[in-house]
Amino acid sequence: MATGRNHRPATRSRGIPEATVARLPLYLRALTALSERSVPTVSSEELAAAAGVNSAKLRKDFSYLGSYGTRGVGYDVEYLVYQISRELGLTQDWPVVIVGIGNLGAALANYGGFASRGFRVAALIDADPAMAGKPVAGIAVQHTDELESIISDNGVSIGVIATPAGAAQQVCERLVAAGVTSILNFAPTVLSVPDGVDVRKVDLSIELQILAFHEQRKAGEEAEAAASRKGPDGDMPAVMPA
Amino acid sequence: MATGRNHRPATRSRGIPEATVARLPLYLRALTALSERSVPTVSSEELAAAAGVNSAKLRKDFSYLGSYGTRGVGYDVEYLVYQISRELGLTQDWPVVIVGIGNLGAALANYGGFASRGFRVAALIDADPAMAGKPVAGIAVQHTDELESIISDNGVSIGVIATPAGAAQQVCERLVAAGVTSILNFAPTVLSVPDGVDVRKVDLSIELQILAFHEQRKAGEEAEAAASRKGPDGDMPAVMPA
DNA sequence: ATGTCTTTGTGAACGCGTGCACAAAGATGG
DNA sequence: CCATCTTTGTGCACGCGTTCACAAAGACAT
Ligand SMILES: NC(=O)c1ccc[n+]([C@@H]2O[C@H](COP(=O)([O-])OP(=O)(O)OC[C@H]3O[C@@H](n4cnc5c(N)ncnc54)[C@H](O)[C@@H]3O)[C@@H](O)[C@H]2O)c1
Ligand SMILES: NC(=O)c1ccc[n+]([C@@H]2O[C@H](COP(=O)([O-])OP(=O)(O)OC[C@H]3O[C@@H](n4cnc5c(N)ncnc54)[C@H](O)[C@@H]3O)[C@@H](O)[C@H]2O)c1
Repeated sequence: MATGRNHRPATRSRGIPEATVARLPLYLRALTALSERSVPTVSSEELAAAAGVNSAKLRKDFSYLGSYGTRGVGYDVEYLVYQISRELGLTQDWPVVIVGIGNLGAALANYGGFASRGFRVAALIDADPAMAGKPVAGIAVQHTDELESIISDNGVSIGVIATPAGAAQQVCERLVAAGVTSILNFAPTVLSVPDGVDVRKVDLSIELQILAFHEQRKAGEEAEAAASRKGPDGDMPAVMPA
Repeated sequence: MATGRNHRPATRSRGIPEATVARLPLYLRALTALSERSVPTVSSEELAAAAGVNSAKLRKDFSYLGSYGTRGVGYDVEYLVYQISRELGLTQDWPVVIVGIGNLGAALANYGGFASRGFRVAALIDADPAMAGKPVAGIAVQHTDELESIISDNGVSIGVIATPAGAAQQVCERLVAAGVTSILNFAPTVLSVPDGVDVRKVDLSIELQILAFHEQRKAGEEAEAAASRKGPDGDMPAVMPA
């Protein structure tokens, strides 16, 4: 019963670093765009620019997958798309359930980016009896009672939680008990899951707070720079216990 | 015109590591919950469990803020809430604009977690003329034409982009030109921004692909373990160039 | 006042991720 | 076939983040 971990330092599969895995989707997106424009090959420099990373980092990332480039030329776009897709497990279909079809859950259900890669919305689940049967994004919402049978019937291993925070842990436990081993959590809670279950969280509020921190720092630096133009004070009294 | 960076290795303010900043909101949330239950003090061990992190890490994080604990007792909850809020810049009000009021933008506008901390939705902006004037979450949507005046009139420094990917870079540039210096991007694109502008991205598709990778790895390990029970083969042919 | 017990704050070691810089590989042209 | 030029793949060094382990600090009882 490990507490929900952010990263998995232990889980290092065949030597592909976690940081690299997190960038592969970025490369894949850039490569897909190139593929649609029928670009045959791309250099690490170009692709890195498109993905917004350092080219050395990109080459090192690809080196973990194998030697798929040609020196003096670059990488074959189509081939690389295939290799990365395979590595990420996108050559197969992943049925996904979304639990909690409110504002956010409905938006997620309507999101086209789901189906574009191998992810298929297998079911929408909500606890509200009034929602049951109502179609959202062309799929009828099902009641929470059926959660277990939906998961096992469809072989679902990835679940998305978009319920209120208070319900998230309980929903999580039901998902895991039913066989889900990967969870994407939008509720602002720390989820506790057993070993072997992966949790990733998306937390709007945290992102905003991080931005606010840097925003404040920027404003502070400006003010400090302005102040030091008259009297160089070094730094201000950092702590003033009440 | 630096390419949109994920992290800022250069931007180290008064020595608070970026990784620590990213965890402060987590601590703050746990502390707020304790505060609501009128718990006066909390030990690093308890708080760390609530936030889902290692207690040594938590203590080190707090040590960057100053020595706010009492040995043998723990941390004063209220005081710590205040200190972290202050450090994150949440003691002031941050007006935020959301651009692109579609499925996702509307869900964000309706999200209560915004106002709960110092974030206030100052305006909702959309390019669709049919949306203009329509109330979403009690706020009338305004047309993109007014973007610049809205930003400057309200002193907005944080913008949220929820437009389709194709429009994101252009919207981003308008936001930055109008004075926004922090952007939260939901569109699946790499944004290019000038130095001094922070970008954070939330990308559902990437999160799912990372989960899929680990999911596949789990399945592969199982299969491998089963296979090695009959014949120890080491590893399978990794690369097979077409 | 003194001793005991709890818990913080941090020094130090370690591992991961990043980016530089360059040798090797291969394409291309003569 | 050789020379040149481009671009990959990676050895290496460095810095950040994490974790352990423990001394010091303070509470609390006697
Ligand atoms: N809306 C956003 O933009 C946004 C952003 C970030 C995070 N979040 C978080 O996402 C979650 C959902 O947000 P929302 O705005 O969609 O809320 P919402 O209230 O609109 O929707 C919640 C839905 O979950 C359902 N539900 C409640 N308990 C359930 C249970 N036990 N099992 C199944 N379904 C259950 C409700 O019936 C409701 O339909 C919240 O935790 C919120 O904090 C939302
Ligand atoms: N819906 C989701 O769950 C989800 C999840 C992840 C990412 N995203 C991304 O978020 C973005 C929005 O998704 P959505 O489902 O809300 O799409 P949507 O089509 O429902 O909404 C997009 C809105 O943006 C507006 N818009 C278009 N161009 C604009 C411009 N130049 N300026 C201002 N507004 C403009 C449109 O009028 C529309 O209202 C997309 O990039 C999508 O890929 C959505």
